[in-house]
Amino acid sequence: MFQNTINELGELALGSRLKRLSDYIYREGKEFYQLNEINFEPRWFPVFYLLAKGGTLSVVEIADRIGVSHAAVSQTTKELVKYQLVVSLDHKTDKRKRELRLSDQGRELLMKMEPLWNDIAAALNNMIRQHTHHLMAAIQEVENAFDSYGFVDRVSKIKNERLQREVKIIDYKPEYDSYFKNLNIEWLEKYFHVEEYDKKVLNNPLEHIINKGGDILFAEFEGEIVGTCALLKYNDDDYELTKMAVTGKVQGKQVGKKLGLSIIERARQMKAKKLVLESNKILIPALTLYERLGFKYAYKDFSTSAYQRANVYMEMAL
Amino acid sequence: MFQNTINELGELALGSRLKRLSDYIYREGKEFYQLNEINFEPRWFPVFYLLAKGGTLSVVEIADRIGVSHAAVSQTTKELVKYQLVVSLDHKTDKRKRELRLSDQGRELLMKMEPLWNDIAAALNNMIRQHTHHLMAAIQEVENAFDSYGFVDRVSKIKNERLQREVKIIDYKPEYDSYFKNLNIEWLEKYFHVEEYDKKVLNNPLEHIINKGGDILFAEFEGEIVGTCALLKYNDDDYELTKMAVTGKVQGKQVGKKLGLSIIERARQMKAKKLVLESNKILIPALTLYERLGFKYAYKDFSTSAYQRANVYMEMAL
DNA sequence: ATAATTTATGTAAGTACTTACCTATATTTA
DNA sequence: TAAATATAGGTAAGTACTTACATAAATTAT
Repeated sequence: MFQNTINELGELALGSRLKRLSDYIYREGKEFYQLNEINFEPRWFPVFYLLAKGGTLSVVEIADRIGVSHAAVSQTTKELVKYQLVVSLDHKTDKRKRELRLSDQGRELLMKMEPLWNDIAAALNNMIRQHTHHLMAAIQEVENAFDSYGFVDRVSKIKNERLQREVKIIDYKPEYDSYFKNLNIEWLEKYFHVEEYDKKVLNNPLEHIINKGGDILFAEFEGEIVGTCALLKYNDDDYELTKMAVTGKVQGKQVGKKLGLSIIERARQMKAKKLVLESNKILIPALTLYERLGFKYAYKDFSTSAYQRANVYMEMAL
Repeated sequence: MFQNTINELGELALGSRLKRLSDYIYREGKEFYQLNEINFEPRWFPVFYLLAKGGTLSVVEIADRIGVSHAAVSQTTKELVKYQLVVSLDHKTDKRKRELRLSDQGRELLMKMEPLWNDIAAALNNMIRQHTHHLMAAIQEVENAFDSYGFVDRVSKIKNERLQREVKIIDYKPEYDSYFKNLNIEWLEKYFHVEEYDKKVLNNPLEHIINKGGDILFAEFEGEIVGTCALLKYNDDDYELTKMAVTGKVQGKQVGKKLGLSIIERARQMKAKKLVLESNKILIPALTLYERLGFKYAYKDFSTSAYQRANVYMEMAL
C-alpha cells in the first residue's frame, strides 16, 4: 500500500504523502466505527470531542480551537445537528452567534465511543512509541517551525541564497569598462600578447562596440564581475562574437557557457543572421565550448584578419 | 495557525492533523509556484516527476508507483494533457493502454522547475534535520507499520485485549449455581453466618428465584465468575435486590456497580415498579453503593424480615 | 473456440477540507 | 448618531483524493 517510488521523492512529495496517510486513517477509522456498529464519521471527531469536553461553544470558537476554517465547522455542525447528536441554540444576547452543545443522544453516543477512542489512542501510541522517530512529536515540531517561519518564506530564502551563489548575466554599463579591459588582458597576456587592435577596443568599448551597434555582456558572481563577452556588428546580418574572457578564479560554474548562450540570444534579438568568431588552435577548451554553442568550423583567409593570433574561424547561422 | 487544542487530542486527531499539514503544504507550494511565475499545480507533481524521470509510463504504472488510485492518475493526466505538458499516445499492441510522456513544453517547464524543486527539498530538509524527531523517517516507519499490520487490526486487537480485562455481566445458567452459592457463603461467613433461609435459596436458586419470576446475573472477569446478584419477585410491581456478592479477589473493577446497574436495568425490563433491599449498618461500602445506584433509606418493621441480620431497609422507584 | 476472468482506463459521485463571497449583527470611530 | 469596520455564520464552488461502477480489450480456463 505505502511501498512505492513516491517515498524516494523524499521531502518533495511530503504533501502527497501526508494526504495519503491521512486518507488511510480516515478510511480505517470509519471502518472501525462501522465494525463496532457506531454511526459516527471520523471527520466529526474534532468538533464532537471539543463539545464533549468543552460544554457550549460557538462555530468560530470551535474553528479556532481545532485550527480549521469556520466554514468547515459550519458544515460539520450542520450534519451533527441533522443526526441529532448536537443541539444548536441561539445566543441569548448576540443574535449572530449560535450555542452548540451535545444533545442527550450525543452524550449517549459519547459513552459508547469513549472506550473505543481509548483503544484507538492506545493502538496508535503503542505503534508510534516503538519507533525511533516519534511521528506525533515530529508533526508538532514541523507545525511549530511553520508557525514561526512559513513554508514559502523558508523556500524563498533558500532560493535567494542559491541565486546569490549563481552566475548572473548583466548588461553593459560604462562603469564596467575596466573589467572588460582587465579580464581580456588577463588571458591575452597568458597565451599571446595584447595587439594594437585589442588595445584600441579594450580602452574604449563604448566607441568601438556599443556605438557601432554591438553589445557587451558581463557575468556576475557573488557581486563580482567574473567574465565578459562582446558582439561586434559587421552589418545588419553579420556579427562577430569577440572578447570573451572569464577570470581563472571561477571554475566549473559554466560562466563561459552562460555568457555564450546569452550573447547568442542577444544576437537573435538584434535580428542577426550570422555569427562568426576567430580563435586559435591552442585554445582547446574555448573551441570545445564554441562547438557546443553551435558554431561550425569554416575556411577563412587570415591575411585579412584583424588579429595576428587568429588561425581558426567559426560561424553559425541564427 | 497550528497552535490550538487539536494538538492536545494527540493520536486521536492524527488524521485531521496530517490533513491540515498536507493542505498547508499544497497551498504554500501553489503560492511558491505562482511567485515564480510557473503554471504548475502541486497535485501534478508526483505524476509529472515520474514521467520526467521514468520516460514513458501507463496510467496504472504511475498509480502503482505513487500509491494512489488509477482514477486519480487518470484525472491528473487529463489535466496535464489539457495543459499540453504531457502527450498521450495509444500503445502499439495493447489497445487498452496509453503511453504517457512529457511533451516538449513539459520538458521546458521541467528545466525551469528543477532548481525550484531543489530549493523546496533543501528548505524542508533543512527544517526537518534540525529537529529531534525526523518527520520523514517517522512517516516512513508508520507507513511500514501499517503495511505489515493495518490500523483496524491494531485497534481491534487493543479493544479485544481490553474486553478480556473487563468485567462482563452474563445471564443465569444452572451450571453457575455453585458460584451463586459459594460467592454468597464467602461473604456471609465473613460478617454474619449462613441462615436457614439463605441455605434454602442458595441450594436451589432455580426453584426459589428463577421459577418464581425473578432473575440472577453473574459477573465474569478473565473467564471466571467473580460476582452475582439476584432479583426476587414479590409481585408484578415489587422486586427485591438480594444475594449480591463479589469475591474479594477483584478490587477496583466496579464489579458491584456493574452488577447493580445491570440488575436495575433487568428489573425495568421486567416492568417492575419498585425495587427494595435489606442490609446491615456495618456494611458501609455496600450501603454507599446502594445509595449511588439510587436507593433511598426507608422504614421497615424488621420483625417481619426473612433475615435475622437485616437492620437497614432501602427502596427505589423505577 | 467459447466462456470466464483479469487488466486498463474512464466517469460520476462522495469526502474533508479550502477560498471566495454573501448577509446579518455588533462594535468602534469620527 | 451615522458611517466605517469587525465579527459570526452561511453557501457555492474548488481541490485532491477516494469508491463504485462502467466499458473495452487481453488473457486464461475449459
